[in-house]
Amino acid sequence: MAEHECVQLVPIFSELGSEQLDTIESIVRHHHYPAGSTLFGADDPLDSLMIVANGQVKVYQLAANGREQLLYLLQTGDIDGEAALFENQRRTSFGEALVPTDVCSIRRSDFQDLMQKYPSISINVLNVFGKRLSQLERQTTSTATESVEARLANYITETAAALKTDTFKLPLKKKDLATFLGTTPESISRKLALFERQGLITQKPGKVIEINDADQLLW
Amino acid sequence: MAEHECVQLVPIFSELGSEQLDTIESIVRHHHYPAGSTLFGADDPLDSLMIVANGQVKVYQLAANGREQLLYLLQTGDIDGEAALFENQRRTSFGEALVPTDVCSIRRSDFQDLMQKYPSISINVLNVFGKRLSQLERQTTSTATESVEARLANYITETAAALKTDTFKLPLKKKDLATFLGTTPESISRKLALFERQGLITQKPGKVIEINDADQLLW
DNA sequence: ATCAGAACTTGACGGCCGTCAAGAAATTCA
DNA sequence: TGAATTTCTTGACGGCCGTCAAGTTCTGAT
Repeated sequence: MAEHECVQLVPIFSELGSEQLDTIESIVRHHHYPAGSTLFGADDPLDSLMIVANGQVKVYQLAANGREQLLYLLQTGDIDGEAALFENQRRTSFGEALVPTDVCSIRRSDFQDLMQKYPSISINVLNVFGKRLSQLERQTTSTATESVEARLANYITETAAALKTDTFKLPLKKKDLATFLGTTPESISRKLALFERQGLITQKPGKVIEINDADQLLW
Repeated sequence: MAEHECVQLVPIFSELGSEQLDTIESIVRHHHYPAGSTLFGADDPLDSLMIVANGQVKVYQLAANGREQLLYLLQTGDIDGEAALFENQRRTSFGEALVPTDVCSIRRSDFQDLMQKYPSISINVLNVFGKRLSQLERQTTSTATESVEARLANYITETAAALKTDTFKLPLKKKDLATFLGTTPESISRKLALFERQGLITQKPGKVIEINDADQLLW
């Protein structure tokens, strides 16, 4: 594997120099998870910060009625576990690798030491928090107040905008996308078919979607 | 007004000594907002951290269709929700005083200096945002996967548990509670009436609710 | 205390969307 | 590559709950 592997990937360490990254790399643990395997579950002790070195991880919760809610889709370079870095808490969500995934982890006490030594890290962590909070705030507002149609249209245009392309492949199975948007796979199928009938999008094999009229899609 | 007024109230400064609190107090600005007035709006520049010294503030977003989503209810001692304090960003939500409210604010640059000087502050801020994040995760899961009935029942039992009492007054108008739970005032009225018919709660004048059977309320 | 306005309750109605089911398409693995 | 399994699509149906409306209760200001 490469030199600073995961440590280099992560924005929270971006202000650090090469030797400092070496130091961090030396205290990092490496893990590999096959597709479909579980990284962590609710009630697990939350004792380390995880860095996705390569792959894709879905983070979800289970409601009391057993239904699943996808909260985050972690990509290469994303971190997780920052929510309780200084408190003894347990996890509240599940983590599952969607593809073969490499993960680096730093134990909580080690990370605390790092933050003492390099204050820029704490500020970066706070910013990661901020992004996650505002993403989640928007998600909450969206699922609570908008129709499935509007939420799906939003998701499509935002995903396309993030990739800077009009034609892209959905990064999730419809089942997972459904739990992310707070709906069902059937409803997604129907709404996509509707968008296609309206000429707003074109669906191609392999979960590929082409946007024909982004403005109209958002009303 | 008292000595350390708001600064003393806030958990994020709890590790600091009296003279340090004095220093902070000296850079704090005080504001008063009458009930119903706006503290901040979406797109306002995010240039200071706000501390609720006394009163109650609702923080909400507006969806594209104009509907309101209540995200947080800030009480005395709470700080406002924007975690993006270290990036040049704008606010994403609205803040409105529900009762006459005193607020102290610290300018962003001053707060950044404080965090450099007293690392305990950053750690406390991380913990506050961590709690807020997991609260919001649960809220998202709840509104996306559970029925109005289940969400309301949950809200009632949790509020009662937090107050350690079976009889309590709803801290919000039904209209605001509705936007918090992702429903409508009418539905809340109906479900409360249903719970009362089932003997699970008793409603009394003045938004007071008495829980008769907490277990049954959650199934 | 009185009154105007806001908040709440209750009923009727309808539409969105979740559920169940069955067949089609796509993906995986030997 | 081919078969087995998973995922997806489409239809029919029904219930939850949002909307509209009208009446009632509550609240707060004069």
